[in-house]
Amino acid sequence: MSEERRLDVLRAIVEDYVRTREPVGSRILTERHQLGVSPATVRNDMAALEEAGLIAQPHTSAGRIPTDKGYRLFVDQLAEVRPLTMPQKRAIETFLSEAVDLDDVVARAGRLIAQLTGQVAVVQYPSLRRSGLRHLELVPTAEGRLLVVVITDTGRVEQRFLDAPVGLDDGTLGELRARFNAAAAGHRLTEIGSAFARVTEAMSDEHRALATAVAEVVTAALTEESEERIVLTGQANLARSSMRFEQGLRPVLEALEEQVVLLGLLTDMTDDAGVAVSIGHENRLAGLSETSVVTSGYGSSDGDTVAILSSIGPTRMDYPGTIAAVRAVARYLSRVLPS
Amino acid sequence: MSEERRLDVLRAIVEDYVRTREPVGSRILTERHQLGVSPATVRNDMAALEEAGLIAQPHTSAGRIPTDKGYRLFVDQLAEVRPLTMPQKRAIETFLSEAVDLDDVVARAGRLIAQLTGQVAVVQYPSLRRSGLRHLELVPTAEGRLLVVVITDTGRVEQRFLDAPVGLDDGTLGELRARFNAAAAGHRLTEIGSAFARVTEAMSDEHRALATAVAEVVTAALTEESEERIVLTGQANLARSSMRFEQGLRPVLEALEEQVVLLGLLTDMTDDAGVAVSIGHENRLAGLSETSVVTSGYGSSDGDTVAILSSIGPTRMDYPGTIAAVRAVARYLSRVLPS
DNA sequence: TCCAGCACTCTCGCCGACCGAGTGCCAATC
DNA sequence: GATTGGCACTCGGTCGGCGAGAGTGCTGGA
Repeated sequence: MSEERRLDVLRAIVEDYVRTREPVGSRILTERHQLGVSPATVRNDMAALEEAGLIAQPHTSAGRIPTDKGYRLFVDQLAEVRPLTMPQKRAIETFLSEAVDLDDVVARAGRLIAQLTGQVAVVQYPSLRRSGLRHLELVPTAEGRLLVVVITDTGRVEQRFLDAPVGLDDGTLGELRARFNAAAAGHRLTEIGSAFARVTEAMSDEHRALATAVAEVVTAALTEESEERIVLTGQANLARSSMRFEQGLRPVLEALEEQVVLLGLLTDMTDDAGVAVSIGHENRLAGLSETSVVTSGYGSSDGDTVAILSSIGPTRMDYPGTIAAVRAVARYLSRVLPS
Repeated sequence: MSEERRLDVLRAIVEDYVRTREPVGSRILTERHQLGVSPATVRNDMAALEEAGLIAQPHTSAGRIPTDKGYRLFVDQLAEVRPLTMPQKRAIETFLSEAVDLDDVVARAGRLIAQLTGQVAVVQYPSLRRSGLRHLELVPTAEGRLLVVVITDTGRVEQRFLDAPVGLDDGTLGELRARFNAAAAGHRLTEIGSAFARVTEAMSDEHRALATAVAEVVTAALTEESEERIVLTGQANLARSSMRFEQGLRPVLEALEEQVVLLGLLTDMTDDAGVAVSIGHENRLAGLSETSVVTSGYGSSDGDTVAILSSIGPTRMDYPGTIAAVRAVARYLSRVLPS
């Protein structure tokens, strides 16, 4: 009983089940794949695979379907990478490069993933905490308040209002702006706290209060967890016939709606190394126990990860195709990003 | 056969069907409502209502359910307004006032509607075309390009890049910024085109090209239809048991995903007068033929509509409750908006 | 104008039978 | 020792028939 053929059988089961989404039996398997053995032999292999917890049968007289563990082995060892076709690559590139601003880039990336994989796409906006500061602007408003605008090098723009002290002249404002911008140059947003502190200290007593207030507002705005944003695309794909879940759509939709928790899951599973896959019950979220999540970080061209994008579908998904799509979009996104 | 009692019967049918979502028969009707007549009489009324196209029966031996036309009559003439409770109102007010910026306001409004109505909420970002300009900022970037940032009085921030001509000094930039801001003060974004034209003409030959470029980028960015944005909340509510659609979720999810078309529908049905309701097949979108849409404009406190928010659910929805919720949130939103 | 009674229709749920797919095991074979 | 053909067995899905229940329309009388 060769170990190698057993894995061939597992691969065949996964591929057939993904395609037909029906439990696959020993006869069908020998008919559709060149295994070179009879159904009876395949049955023996299947018994061993089931013993190992890699496949299971829904009920006694049905064929086998892969378990989460079976998919895991398939993804880790059996799946062959299937790169996208050239036309596909070109389509991604041009579609992304036509974006006019960050909102547009994120929206287009989501649509690409959703369309390429036929599943739900999740795209995170570049995290403020991992971005750099491009420019800080201070604008006095008519109502006597101060508008603080932060522009990151990843293209995000955040704004906050501040109650400005009376007697604020343009000169002071200009100086403040210049100093803060100079101090922040080249730093991550998370590090500007200390840089700003030095600026504040150096200010004259008269303006220190204002400077402190500005520094506080900026750091507060940029470290708030609530400022992490994600966009979902392709939820309509959930209703397609290929997406029947045992428990129905409800737990899945609910899990997707909990954006904070969802983002936490994605963040935890993403490493810097490339595409990560989390299968079925491996997902911490109960609502996603019938789904698999394929994730990759993306970032500026120098390789830093500033955000995450992923595709979510049933555990019975086309892993090679999904992985290829996520990887490709993440790569082009990184190239386009610092628009 | 009194016309009045017939309408009472219709109202009773709508209310019962909305609550139980089961076809309602003549006996149940007399038991649950004080109609003061026997089932047989009710049956006669029902026959008349069916003749008039206001109710229908799914099959011969089943009770009656309202038709779209029946709901329409109910909404227009029979429904009693049911204002929110004080605690609800207070909850809306405080929840909205805790928002830190526009993204947050829109997200919170969506969550409120979704939660109050138990349906899907659609909230449009304040339309750029209907907003005013608060501030225009010009920032030279390290790569020799010019970053144009537009901040509206409704809190939206848009940014675009521009290839800047060489030899651009801070003085020129400052002058340009000051002139544009002065010219735009108090105008709708749609009107600033002509105001900007005057600025451009007044510039020296040397800088006119730059000024024109800036003016063009700004007006282009603000009139693009693609810049209209909407946010969906509560899609998980679609999976609740109360939301069974004949055709399944698919057409609904697909319709919601077509954001441009959806926004067009909402825009068309919204008038300035308050809450508008579109029922079943009245909706242009085929995918929404089993749903009703309840919409209201919202805007700054002076009453101008700058955007739309709405709640979408099955035609069998709690119309009075949904209308009350949409109206209340729109009202408070208008108050909070110019943060 | 209302109402009680009645015959009629149609859906739904239940039951039993049948069919086919797939399995596990065993003895024979390579 | 691995492989294979044969065979008995299990079990879910489908189909037809049947009875119960709900609701209707109609008719004739108050």
